[in-house]
Amino acid sequence: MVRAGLEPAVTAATIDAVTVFEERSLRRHDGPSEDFVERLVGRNILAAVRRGKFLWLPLSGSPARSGSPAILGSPAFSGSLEISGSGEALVVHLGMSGQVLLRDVAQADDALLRIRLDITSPAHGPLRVDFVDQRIFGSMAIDRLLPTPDGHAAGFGADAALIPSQVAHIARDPLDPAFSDRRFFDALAKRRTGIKRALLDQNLISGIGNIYADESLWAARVHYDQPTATLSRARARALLAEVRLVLGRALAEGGTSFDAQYVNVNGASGYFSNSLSAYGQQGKNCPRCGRLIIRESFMNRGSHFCPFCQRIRAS
DNA sequence: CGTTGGCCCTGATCGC
DNA sequence: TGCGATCAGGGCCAAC
Repeated sequence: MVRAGLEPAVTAATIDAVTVFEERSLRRHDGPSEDFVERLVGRNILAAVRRGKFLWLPLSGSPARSGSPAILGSPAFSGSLEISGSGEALVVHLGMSGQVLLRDVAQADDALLRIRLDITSPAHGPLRVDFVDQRIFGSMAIDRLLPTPDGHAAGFGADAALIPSQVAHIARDPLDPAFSDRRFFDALAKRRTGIKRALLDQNLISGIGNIYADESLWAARVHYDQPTATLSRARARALLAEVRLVLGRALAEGGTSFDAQYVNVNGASGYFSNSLSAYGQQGKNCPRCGRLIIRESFMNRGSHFCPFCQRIRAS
């Protein structure tokens, strides 16, 4: 999807210029926007990696700064350059309305454009990476890379077992080969909370938003507030399988190819149109049993479900 | 430490 | 036509 669409265009590309239109989109960046810009210009993008709703672009070493050539020449400094250079990434947090749009330089600006990277791609020439975000829940930041605790590649598109510090606490995506089913089930058994809250807890499992949670729960016939500890291992296994189906379908349908010159990060858009069974379907018939889907307020969000198919079970 | 509620944001939509 | 109220929700953080 987004990451896959972005990858061929940004890998090995050089960042020529950076424009910050909205300071609040740098809320998670540790420093002023000038610092953000200075540290990006001149560097190369090494890859495009995703975990859950976080996307990051590992960066080459810092560009040589004018002003201190003597220090730059010392062995100690060039050594630290290499270390710090391999240890930083541009982190993109999409929030709920964030998009990363790959654009031709001739295309008109989006009204909600927050940050722009002008890049030169070896394969495609000059391009723009536009960060568009209506509600400014998302953000960009430069962050240092840390080793992953399990030693496995950090996410989709990653060769290295390195993850930005801001993303280190985010659990693996269930489609990630290194995701441990058993650890997930064990965690569910220990929790004292409802299943939907657990599905939305990014410390436990990532990549599931409100829509995918409701769709997965509907497919597995599980009530959103079923206590996780009472969910049988078999039902938990079935639920996880549905989560993977929903996420996989969303990936397939949300995918936009690069030659469209437009990469839509909001992977749900393609998925929304025709295949929703529960989310936003309140007042409509359950596609399975025909009874009415209802909506309840939960966690400052909506929970959409079939009260007949999805009931809290004793165990 | 696990759990929970509240907050951040603004464009679109709705009712009057 | 205008305008205020309401809704949408991912992740973070304070409070219990």
